[in-house]
Amino acid sequence: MPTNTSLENLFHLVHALKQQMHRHIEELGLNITAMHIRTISIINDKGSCTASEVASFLQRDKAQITRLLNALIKDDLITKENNPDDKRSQCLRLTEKGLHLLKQIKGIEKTIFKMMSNGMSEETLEGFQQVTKQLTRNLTG
Amino acid sequence: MPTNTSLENLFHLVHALKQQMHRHIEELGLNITAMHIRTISIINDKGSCTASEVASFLQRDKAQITRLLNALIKDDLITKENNPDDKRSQCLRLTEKGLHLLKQIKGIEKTIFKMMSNGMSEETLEGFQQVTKQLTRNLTG
DNA sequence: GATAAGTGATTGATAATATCAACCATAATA
DNA sequence: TATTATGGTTGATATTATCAATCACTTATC
Repeated sequence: MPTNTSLENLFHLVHALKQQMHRHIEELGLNITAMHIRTISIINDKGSCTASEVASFLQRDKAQITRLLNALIKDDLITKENNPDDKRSQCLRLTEKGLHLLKQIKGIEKTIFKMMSNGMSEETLEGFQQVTKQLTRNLTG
Repeated sequence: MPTNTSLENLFHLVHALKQQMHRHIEELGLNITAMHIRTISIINDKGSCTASEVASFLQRDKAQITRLLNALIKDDLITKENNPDDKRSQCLRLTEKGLHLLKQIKGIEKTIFKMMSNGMSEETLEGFQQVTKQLTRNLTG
């Protein structure tokens, strides 16, 4: 039964991952979506960045990013400050509320990662990450 | 810069994969979406199956599957025949047109897989598949 | 310094993906 | 037979995603 192609397996994994994320987010009563979470994480990791940097990292259309950011601003999770280097863009930064939410998210991610990698060795997991990155590089060259 | 979490890496890979699929589908002028393709593949692989089997395999809401199947029927890619075992459900099968489309899809998947796995050994790829499956099992167990 | 081309961001329109709740028909069971 | 469960459909709605047009500003070129 050749439905087990390499691509199907990956799609299944990511789908299961998203469902888990969704469940945990709901359980914590966090009124937020997956893309919002990724956006908040990126802004935090980069310390401060612009909308186009987020778009470039996520490889998404800038229109989508604009809307994503607007929702986060409306929820008081991030702020937009003037970018001294370029009057067209603004620097994004997490608010206190955003930082607090991020902490909860990190907890969820840790839980899911533990569940997902149960019984697997460090080497196996690290190897998996490296292959994942290489596959992505090959596709995006 | 810890944006390279395990989850982010996976999301990136699948996103890149979907973009490649989309590009190839457009280039061939196939007027079809990613979920339609997966649905057609499943029906073909199972030989014949019902809507709820598709829903179960894809882990999707049955409402989504109904609409997916309706689109495929409208495009004359699959047919619905009476299920002798259960009057509530119907057996799905690919039409000639569906089989022809599937061949084109298989070609695209092969191309993408080649590109993605360029320079990687059989063992590495097989190991990756196994880990992917195990991670999924751990999440859905 | 003026002009042209490029980049950052926003808005409108729209498609694809996804779920929930209500519902009908049929099946399984108690 | 009455109840419960399952297969499937429909309506409503949210999320994710892209394209095209546009405005503001920046950079490059003349």
